[in-house]
Amino acid sequence: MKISELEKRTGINAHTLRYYEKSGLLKASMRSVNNYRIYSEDDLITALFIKRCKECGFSLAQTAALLAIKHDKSLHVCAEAKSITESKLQEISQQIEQLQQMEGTLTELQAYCCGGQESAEFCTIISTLEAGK
Amino acid sequence: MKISELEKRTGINAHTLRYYEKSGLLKASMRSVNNYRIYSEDDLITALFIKRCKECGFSLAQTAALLAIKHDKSLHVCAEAKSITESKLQEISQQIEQLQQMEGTLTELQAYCCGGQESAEFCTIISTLEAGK
DNA sequence: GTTGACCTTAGATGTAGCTCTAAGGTTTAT
DNA sequence: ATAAACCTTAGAGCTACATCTAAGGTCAAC
Ligand SMILES: [Zn+2]
Ligand SMILES: [Zn+2]
Ligand SMILES: [Zn+2]
Ligand SMILES: [Zn+2]
Repeated sequence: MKISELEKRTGINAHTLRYYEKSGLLKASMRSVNNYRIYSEDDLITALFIKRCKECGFSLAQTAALLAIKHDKSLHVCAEAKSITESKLQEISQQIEQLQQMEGTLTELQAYCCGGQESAEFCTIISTLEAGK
Repeated sequence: MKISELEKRTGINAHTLRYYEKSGLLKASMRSVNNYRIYSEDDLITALFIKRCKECGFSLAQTAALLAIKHDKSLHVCAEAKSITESKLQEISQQIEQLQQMEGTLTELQAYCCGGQESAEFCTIISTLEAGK
């Protein structure tokens, strides 16, 4: 299939697919006589693999590492795959923690603000940001 | 105080302080005869306000809006401040939700992976990413 | 009187992951 | 035959927020 069909079947933008090729993630397995990229069914599977990696939050570098394992499973061990997912999990839980902290601060910040049309002179949002803690 | 002292007292990099000035967030209230930036105590308060906004996750544009309210409270109303915090809160809870989804997927992904030195041929992490759902 | 710490500016660079443009060649349908 | 829809490349642009560089001016201490 040509690039636009792969785009349709994966939902990945053709520009992005070319970018993935340049990044070493997904190379079309053939070229037509006109130099068009021709993707195989295996390429489609790889593209979907990449998409799922993205949905899990993996960076392109991590995705590349996972792809390398996928492409040559016998040369790799479980520990490699698990260390990638574990570091990602750790990163994610850190981010969640940070966001929850922000959420708490913000909720507190606006808890006593009326949110109405009255002057902001006594707005707790502003005064709390001013005062700090 | 000069820029390096403000840097010390706020923990905000001097480059960043200049950047904030260029972005319209924080202008030194004076210049010395040598054209050095001279910051007042009020400027210090503003810098700390900016820092707290950053800790809450506000973008520079949102921070600028909050600063405008702070600087002229009587011209603004609570509704303005609250709409900023509310949109930020919504954004944050969306991000948290997304991250928790990833966290769940990743946890499931690696639940059955031994993580050991055996071949990745039957690694559930890789096979789950391949299979999708 | 020179070394080193400080200050200025404009503008370049970095991050990550795309997204788009320009300029041109090819294919398909009417 | 010609228009629309596809394809190619190299490289620019985008976001958000800094961070750094180059080239130069100023200041205080020993
Ligand atoms: Zn109010
Ligand atoms: Zn209020
Ligand atoms: Zn295993
Ligand atoms: Zn495994």
